[in-house]
Amino acid sequence: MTRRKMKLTFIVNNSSRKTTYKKRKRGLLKKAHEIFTLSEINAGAIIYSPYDPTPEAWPSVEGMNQVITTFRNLPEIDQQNNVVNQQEFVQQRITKADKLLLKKKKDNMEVNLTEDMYLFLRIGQDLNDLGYLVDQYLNSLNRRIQILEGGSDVEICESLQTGN
Amino acid sequence: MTRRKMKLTFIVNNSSRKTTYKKRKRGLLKKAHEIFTLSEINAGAIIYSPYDPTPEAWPSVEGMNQVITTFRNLPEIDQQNNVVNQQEFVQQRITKADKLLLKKKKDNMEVNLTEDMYLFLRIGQDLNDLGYLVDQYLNSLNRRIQILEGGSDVEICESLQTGN
DNA sequence: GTGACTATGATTAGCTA
DNA sequence: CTAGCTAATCATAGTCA
Repeated sequence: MTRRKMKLTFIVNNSSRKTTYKKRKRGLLKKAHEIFTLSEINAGAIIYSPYDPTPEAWPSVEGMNQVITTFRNLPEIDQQNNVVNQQEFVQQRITKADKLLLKKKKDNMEVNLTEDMYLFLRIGQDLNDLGYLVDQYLNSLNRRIQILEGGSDVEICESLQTGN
Repeated sequence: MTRRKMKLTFIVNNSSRKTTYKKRKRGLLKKAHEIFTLSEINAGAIIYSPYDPTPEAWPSVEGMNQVITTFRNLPEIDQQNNVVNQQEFVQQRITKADKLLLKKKKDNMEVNLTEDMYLFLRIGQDLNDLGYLVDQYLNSLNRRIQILEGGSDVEICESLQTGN
């Protein structure tokens, strides 16, 4: 004690490393919460550690639900252009998977929702990014199926349930 | 000064809010770097702020490439079970989109790579999550196309390029 | 706007129970 | 392991240049 001033290198001692990690994680998440409160940025953090069985994430469920709600309300703002239709498609697909997921792993809900958050954040932030291209790919698949079988796109959404 | 002890609420004043945000963001990223150095956790953070033209992210490109490399080497570790085949499929798909993306937006590479990082982290960490279900959905679409047209799955990957 | 300064509050390493 | 404690270091709000 009293002589702290530790060097900033990997802590070899296992128990020390875990203790330090847990203390500092607390501080880090607190800082993250503060900066979020003070300036209303849109942010997310996730920590995979060997000490926690589930990934630690910030923000927790409340902030995340806000992001999800915002995303889900997007299509209602502007129903006209193609970009919004893309969003609707993605939303529909994710909502579907989300329901199955929650049904499957009730005991691990917070983690899954947090992981979903990144998907929502990413899609909502910039439709010109990788996610957009993937969605275009999905749409191209859908179009091909529609052409091949001459059916409606309602069928496509249902295929998730029979997907495995 | 000297009487700090500010309240933890949204800072109304625009310039103050921006200054505080920038200062605290520095501190936050420093803390994140420290905890990462001390305990070698697997972590990522991303901040969307109205002040920065591009999202601020940690870790930066180096740490992220490490994660991506790790993920891309996964299929070589175990080629046998179905889970790995899922990974290969996802990897193939993402690599494809990634190339198109980098070709399209060279000036914004760091942001895109960071966004990709979360996708890799998420998929690599837990195949039983939402991403896995989405991939099953994709596979089900692929199977349907294969059944409908009796073709190979090579064609499917190419459809990304004609998707728009 | 940015950078430096500094008094003060906040964080935390090492310890104890 | 978990929860306090405290001394020491660190982060930063307000300020000035």
